[in-house]
Amino acid sequence: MRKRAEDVGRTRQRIVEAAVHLHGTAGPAATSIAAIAERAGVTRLTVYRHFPDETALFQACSGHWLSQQQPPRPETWEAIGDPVERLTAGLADLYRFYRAGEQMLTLVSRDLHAAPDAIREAWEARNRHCVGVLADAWPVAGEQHTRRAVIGHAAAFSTWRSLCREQGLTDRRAVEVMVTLVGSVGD
Amino acid sequence: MRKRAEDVGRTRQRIVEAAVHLHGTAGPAATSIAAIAERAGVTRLTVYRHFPDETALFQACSGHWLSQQQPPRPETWEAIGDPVERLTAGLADLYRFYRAGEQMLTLVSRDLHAAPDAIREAWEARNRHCVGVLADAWPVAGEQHTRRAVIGHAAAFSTWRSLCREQGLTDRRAVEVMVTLVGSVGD
DNA sequence: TTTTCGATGAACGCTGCTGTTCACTCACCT
DNA sequence: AGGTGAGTGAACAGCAGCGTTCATCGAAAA
Repeated sequence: MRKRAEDVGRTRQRIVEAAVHLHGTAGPAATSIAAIAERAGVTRLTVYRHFPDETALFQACSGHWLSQQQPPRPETWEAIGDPVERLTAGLADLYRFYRAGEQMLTLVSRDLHAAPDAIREAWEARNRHCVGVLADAWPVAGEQHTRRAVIGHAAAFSTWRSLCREQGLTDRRAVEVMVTLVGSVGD
Repeated sequence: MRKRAEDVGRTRQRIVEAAVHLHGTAGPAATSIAAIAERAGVTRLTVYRHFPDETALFQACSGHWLSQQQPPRPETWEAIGDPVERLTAGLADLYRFYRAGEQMLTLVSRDLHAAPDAIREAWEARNRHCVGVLADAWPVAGEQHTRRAVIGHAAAFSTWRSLCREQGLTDRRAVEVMVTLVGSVGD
């Protein structure tokens, strides 16, 4: 039953790809099951069979989308001891990821309030982890709280969007600016 | 025909208040005419009569809401000559406004993509004006572009939200941080 | 060859929103 | 006293989405 399973997988794949495309163009909130089915060349019923609930579909989508991105690699940053260097490398990695996935990230973050809890939590956990790695390189001194807050701000997608999309900075410049900011906290 | 007009005005007012309340709790995108009418103790038809299209209603809402807020006063900032002082005063004024109107601003900005053009443009124009006033105090030197970008970022509602809501800074601290950031640009 | 099962297509009932019509009431204004 | 018109209540037609059921097709697996 090899080919059988492959066919099933292919159908499932087409559905996921259709959903990812719509999530990245109309936004998750405006993506109906009917639209996904139509784009996948499949019946609504088939979609329901593969993904009983919205959460399952959403998870499959983010998995598939991430698999064709180059997500940020906090593990890599950890190897860097110097806090400023680590921060620079981390923000550069994050901003590169943000820019490459801008459309999807914009729409998903915009509709995040309506997304299943599991998705929202995963998003936030990922963020927290990155911030943790970037913040832990700094010596425990003085303005710890403010520094962590500013690092959290610098690492946020909304910050990249504001600086590079709305204000027109390059990723490089935005990283410099944010690193300077963090460095100037607690003086 | 005095009392007659007053009655009409009162009905209109009740509708606007209902709409404002719903916009500030469920968000504009999730606010239906039916819900507004119900909350105003009025028929859907009456709502349609007072506000033929969504834009009219939306404008009345933002007018009414703003009238019971204390909006930022860029005119006041302009009197301050020193760029750092002006920026400090301006951001403090903005962040105070953002905090007081947090709920509404959060939901409206979240749903801004689905709002009538007139609304979105008014929002952006208001923003641009504030940024202009804050940026024009600085001498025309070196990193002009970056400085303006950073000021634009500092003045954005999303920035306040990130720093003070998500990262837990006080308004005061956030202002300090952002002023420091702008000051450190172009060194 | 027969069984199995993924996928189909068509239908159903439900919810909720939109915008519009009509006849009607009742309080205010003239 | 009578006209005006804001507001009512009920109904209509339309759209879009949801989730589910059923009989059926067709091709891979046994």
